[in-house]
Amino acid sequence: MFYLCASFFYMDRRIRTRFAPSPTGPLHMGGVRTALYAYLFAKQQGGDFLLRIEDTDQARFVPGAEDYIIESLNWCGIKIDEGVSAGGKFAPYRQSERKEMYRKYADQLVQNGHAYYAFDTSPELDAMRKEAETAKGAFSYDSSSRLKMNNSLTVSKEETEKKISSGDHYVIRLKVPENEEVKFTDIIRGEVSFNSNLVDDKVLLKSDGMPTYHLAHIVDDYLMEITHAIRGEEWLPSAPAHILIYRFLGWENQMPQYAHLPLLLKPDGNGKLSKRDGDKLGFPVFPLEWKDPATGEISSGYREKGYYPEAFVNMLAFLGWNPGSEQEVFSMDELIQHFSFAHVHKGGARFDPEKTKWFNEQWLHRQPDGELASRLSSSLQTQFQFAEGDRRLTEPFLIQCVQLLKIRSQFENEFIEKGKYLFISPDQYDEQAIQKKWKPELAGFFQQLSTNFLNLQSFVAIEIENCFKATAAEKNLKPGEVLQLFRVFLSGQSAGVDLFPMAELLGKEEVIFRLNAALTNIKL
RNA sequence: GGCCCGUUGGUCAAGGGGUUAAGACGCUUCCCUUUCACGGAAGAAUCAGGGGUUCGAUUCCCCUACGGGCUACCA
Repeated sequence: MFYLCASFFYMDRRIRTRFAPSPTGPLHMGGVRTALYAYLFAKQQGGDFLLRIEDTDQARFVPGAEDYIIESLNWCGIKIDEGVSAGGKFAPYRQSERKEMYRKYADQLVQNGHAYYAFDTSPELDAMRKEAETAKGAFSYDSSSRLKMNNSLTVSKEETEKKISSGDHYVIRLKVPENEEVKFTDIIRGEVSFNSNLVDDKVLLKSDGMPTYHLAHIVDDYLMEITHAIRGEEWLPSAPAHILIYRFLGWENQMPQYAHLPLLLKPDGNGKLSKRDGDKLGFPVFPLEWKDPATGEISSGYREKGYYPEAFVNMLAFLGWNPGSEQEVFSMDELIQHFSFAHVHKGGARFDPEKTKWFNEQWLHRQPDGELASRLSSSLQTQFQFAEGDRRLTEPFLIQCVQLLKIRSQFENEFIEKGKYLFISPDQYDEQAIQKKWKPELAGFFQQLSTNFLNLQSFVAIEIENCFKATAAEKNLKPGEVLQLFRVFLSGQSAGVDLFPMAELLGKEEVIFRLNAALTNIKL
């Protein structure tokens, strides 16, 4: 990818990327990935990552969405150098607060003949679209139709001025040249070319005085000195219009390089990953839980489901990118070091919830035992009312629990449920396992085992195991005949953590207690 | 419908003229093991189809199919 390298050299500008979401709801994981790639690239290049809020559509504004976006990025460990919530020398970073700046550039385009005023009303346009539809075609406001419309190209200058000064609603539209090849180089796709006849005269300034995305993002990217515009593939068809706007504004030399990222697709069926898939298929599509302020509907989030942000970010990075090596577990710092657009796949990536769990498991295994233990301690305290100084809340005890439990879990929040018997005596026993193995004459063995345990000097795993085997031999039993029962008596379950370390962890007193309790409680 | 972008196992994907076509998730089997896991070993499974170009195409070109996106005074 020579053009890529070359461009880095001729551009002596500081690398600046931005993430520019609309606050129209919770941030979708596809959006997080876009932000992530922009962040990784900026950091790798020693540049800046900015957050700009594109709130030019007042009708779709959702309260709380902006905070949600910021909190999500924060949770993921994507640090905002500049922008909403961080400030910076190009403030404000919220487009609604920059409203007045855009008009100037729209006017400039009109003055230079690259844009014009259009007075067509929405109902009129809708009618034309409907009409075209029934005539099996499609209406497009472009070089082929603009001269039949109600705009400053078809109305006299005086009339135009009169309409404007008398307060008629109008928009400013881009005047796309006829039959021209518009080419540009996308970082991911290489050279892309469009014929301008297929590009419509996009609205640049809406009748409420707000700019559309097309004008606003260009003005802001230019003023904020953005060098790389990284966005989803859904923008590819309007990219030629954006190239044209840069050209007409005389900014072509400062135009950022565009990178159009492949989309995230549904795990099953067709289409791009959407809000609805998540709860239908049982996985979150949002980083954090979101409660819709209008309907009260709750959408689940990765954070609340117990995913580590590291795992979420790791998984997201690999949806469309790969390091070219066999390493799969990457920290944010490693991602920053290894990320490259050259390794971004062009095709859309189907999202796989199973693999996401696997990433979490990997990150769980990497958590320091001490931290896991201290978090386990707090959840234990809220769930059970252990007294102050209870042995089960001490660090050595908890660290051993964590070591036994982490290798058989994918989520930290499974610990208590999976290892409940480590903390409290079983109140019921796996009946099937007992029925399979129990014989009345085994009662003697377990009584003897209790006695032998009682006399054991050092109650550690290896000694417990030896003692267990010796007792079995004493009673002419194979260990296999009684091991499973031993486990069930201690834990109530027929499967669980390593048995002898578990006995050590419980301690002599507790083991003997549970053994006796089992012998009296179980209806054998 | 039109335009644009894609297409390597079920999924994520490496590889960009000559390869036994990596690796991971998931699945199956075996080993370890009292169990469930972890770990280890093995296995099934892929170049969408058709034409070219070439001594030779998964790789380059064209067509078709399929998938996706866009086609708003939404982003």
